[in-house]
Amino acid sequence: MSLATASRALGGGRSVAPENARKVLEAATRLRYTVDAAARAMNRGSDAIALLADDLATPAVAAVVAAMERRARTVDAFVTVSSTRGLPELQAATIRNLSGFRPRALVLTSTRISQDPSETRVLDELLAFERNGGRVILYGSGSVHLPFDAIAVDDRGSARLMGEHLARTGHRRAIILAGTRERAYAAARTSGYVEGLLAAGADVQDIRIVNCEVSRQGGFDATAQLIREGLGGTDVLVAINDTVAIGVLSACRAAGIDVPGQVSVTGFDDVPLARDLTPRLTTVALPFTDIGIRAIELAMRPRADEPARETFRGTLTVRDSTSG
Amino acid sequence: MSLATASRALGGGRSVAPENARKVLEAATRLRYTVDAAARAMNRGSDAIALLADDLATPAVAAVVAAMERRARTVDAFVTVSSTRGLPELQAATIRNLSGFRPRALVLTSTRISQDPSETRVLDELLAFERNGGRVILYGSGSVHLPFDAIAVDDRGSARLMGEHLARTGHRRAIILAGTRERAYAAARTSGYVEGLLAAGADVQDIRIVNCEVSRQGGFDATAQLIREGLGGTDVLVAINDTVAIGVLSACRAAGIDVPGQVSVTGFDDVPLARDLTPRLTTVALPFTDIGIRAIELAMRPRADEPARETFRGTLTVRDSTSG
DNA sequence: CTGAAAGCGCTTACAG
DNA sequence: CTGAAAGCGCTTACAG
Repeated sequence: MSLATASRALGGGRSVAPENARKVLEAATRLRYTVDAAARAMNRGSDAIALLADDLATPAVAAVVAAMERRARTVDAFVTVSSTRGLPELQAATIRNLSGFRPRALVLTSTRISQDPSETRVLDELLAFERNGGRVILYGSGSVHLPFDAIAVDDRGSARLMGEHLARTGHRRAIILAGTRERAYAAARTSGYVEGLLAAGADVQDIRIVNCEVSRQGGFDATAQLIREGLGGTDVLVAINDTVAIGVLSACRAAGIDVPGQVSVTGFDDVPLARDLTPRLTTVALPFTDIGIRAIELAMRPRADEPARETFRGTLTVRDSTSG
Repeated sequence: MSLATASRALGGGRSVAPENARKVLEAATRLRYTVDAAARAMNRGSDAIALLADDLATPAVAAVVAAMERRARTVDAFVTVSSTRGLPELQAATIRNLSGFRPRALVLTSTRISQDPSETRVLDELLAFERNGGRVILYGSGSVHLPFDAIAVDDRGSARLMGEHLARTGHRRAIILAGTRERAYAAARTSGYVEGLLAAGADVQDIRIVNCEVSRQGGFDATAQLIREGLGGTDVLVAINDTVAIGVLSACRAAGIDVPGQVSVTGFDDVPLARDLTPRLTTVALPFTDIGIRAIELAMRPRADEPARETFRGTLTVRDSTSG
């Protein structure tokens, strides 16, 4: 038996006589032999799937990564993660570094990929990677106009669900803690909230939108300020995501305002912490597990003519932070 | 000029005529050429430094990773992260996968590496990796008996600082939410708390140790239970880490117990969230940034005869969750 | 289904 | 300091 057959038995989907295949595999495990990843990568690419994220520390990213890892093991791949702080230069450099290892796919999740001239390098690297046979999957809003497979969340439609629910349960006067305009998802969620509220009978004049930093502190500060000004007859504080909602909750608590007795509070994402809060947070649950699984599936599938476009919608998750 | 000189100019620290070197570099940037990582890895190893962690989502790991990444860019290396859920089998498989890419170093952070027979495979893989020229750095307690560079935290000494401070500020009756015994760091911190408390005048009979799951929920449940039983004259609830402390705080809040008016609460780690809590959490700050930087430095340094042993101590950080 | 051979893109003794 | 050459450990047309 030759080196070639052994190689085929171990790696290729090529046909090998069953008996030979068995022998090879048996010998391999006996000798604790594993194919050298670098050498293999040089010829046919590696089994790695690399995820680039702005920040690894966010609960949403963590959830997606966990799902990806579980799924990857199932298909003989493994995932590796890098963080790029959302800086285009760092993203481009990282893509290039990683490309050298010929991962099967690169999955990017960032709010920053765009056709903005300063980010043209990121695009170039991605395109080059794909030209060399790699797959690229984008996750997140704002990526749909790019020529890559994309997984998106229907932020607007999902937020609408929350808006409708709130209006239907008697919440009329709403203040939306809307984050910052630069984040595409923030704008989409805000629109969705408003649409839903209006669709279920709220009056546009009773809806107020206030920007804030997208962080616990941002939610806290904005809410503290609102409380100082007087909440008036506000029925609900609608946060752009759970992290902001956590800040909102703290600010209410600090000011002695009962939630949901005096005012309701809602989030978006359904991070693990959401159900541990007091009161447990009413929110829109995003299917992070499904998203992670889907990312791996797209990564394993050969490139199609048309890029895939998948959209996930969140589900309304009513808990204790809202009245009605 | 030959291929060899070009290779040397680009990669090796080998001597190349300055003029030739300049030409090569110039041409490389003009052509946007980068050395193929897989091919280079085959010969001399790659510039990757791989971190394996039980869980990427914990604030402590996130802080260390961020510091590692920043530092790595400074020395022409880059960091890649994998999570292994603390499962020895997954750890071993991941080490093997990653080894194939010949990273410069593997840094492991886990509470689970031990000489426990079931984890012998992990050890074998690590040893094999090192034999092939890679560096391995262990971060976390319980790794000091292994033949690798190790970065440890002086959990006991750091916790002692907190114990002393508490006793000195009049806290006599303490309940320690001690996590679970299996985690080495938990036992060490508990001992440190007790030592410090005693050293500064507390009475051993006034100290109570209760185990709990190491999570927000664990802290919450244990505290809720304690409150049900009656806190009596308890002066302080000493949590094994910030995450547990967050649960303690919620439970107090839910029960209408004022912190620090009726009882003080402390944590350990100083995760970013700690200073955002209400009240801001008194805790022991661990130098995650220094730890991350050190990990990279050890990774870049050639293997020495004796493994390096570095220990970091936390610093007492008094905020608003303690009286006195 | 299988072997001999070429080649993947680099690096590094070796001899100069 | 530099070139020619061998080699890193695999994979894959190609011919059978």
